[in-house]
Amino acid sequence: MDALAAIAEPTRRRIVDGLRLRECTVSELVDMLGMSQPAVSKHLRVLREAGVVSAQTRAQQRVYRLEPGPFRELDAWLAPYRRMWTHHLGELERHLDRKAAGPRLGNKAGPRLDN
Amino acid sequence: MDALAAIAEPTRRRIVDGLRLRECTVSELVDMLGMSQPAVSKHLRVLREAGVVSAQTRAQQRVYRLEPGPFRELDAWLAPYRRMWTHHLGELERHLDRKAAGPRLGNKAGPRLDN
DNA sequence: CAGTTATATAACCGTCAAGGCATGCACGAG
DNA sequence: CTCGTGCATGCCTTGACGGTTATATAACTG
Repeated sequence: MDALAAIAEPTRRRIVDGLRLRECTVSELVDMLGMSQPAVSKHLRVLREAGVVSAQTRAQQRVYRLEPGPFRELDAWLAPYRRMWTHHLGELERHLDRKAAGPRLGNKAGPRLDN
Repeated sequence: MDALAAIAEPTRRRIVDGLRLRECTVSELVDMLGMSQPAVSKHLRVLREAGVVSAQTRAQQRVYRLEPGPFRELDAWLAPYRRMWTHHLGELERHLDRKAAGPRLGNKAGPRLDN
């Protein structure tokens, strides 16, 4: 699933979010992103090679649209993690309960571990 | 959703996948990944600051576990994209269809103008 | 106390990627 | 055929990131 790395990039996620509703040409995306056209084309190349988008040549323009495959993969990868919040939480629930009730014994004033 | 960038990294995804079933100490993760301990600790720091994992100090060990929040966010972000394959899946994706019994049907012979 | 275990942090390095500009290429218009 | 448009590619710089070794911090052990 290299598509995840492609989508993780902020600019590319903006592109993907922009393509969610309607397909776009490169110029439209350049307009939407406020970046140089080569930069956008390079991001589109990354997304293309990751299978996230596909391009259709129309006149001198390239119309880009989303491909569902990577999203399905991501959804499938995410599926087992859904148990964390949909099914009875079990162990996690106990963990949260402990955190809400009081800190663990024996380890107060621990080092800053954030979160 | 900075957690996506955190999860996108291959090593960190291995950590996350490893933590999916059972919580682990740093040493266990080092063992599982075959990397140096500082490298693992840095990845865990990134995951911690992204809210993907949380740590609990137990004796001299830190027990890491997954935090459901980012996964729920990712699920929520992914939700609108689900229309791409739950709704009329027609154009480009029948070969990946999971509920179609027979993979027959004529090929659409779409122009592969990418890759 | 000293010593060991478990983990975090610091300093450093090589690599890689994102952004810019300039250019090449394909296509349609004239 | 020539020009303009729309997009891709090549080159370059810079900043971020993953990995390592060495060191600091914290807690248990004797």
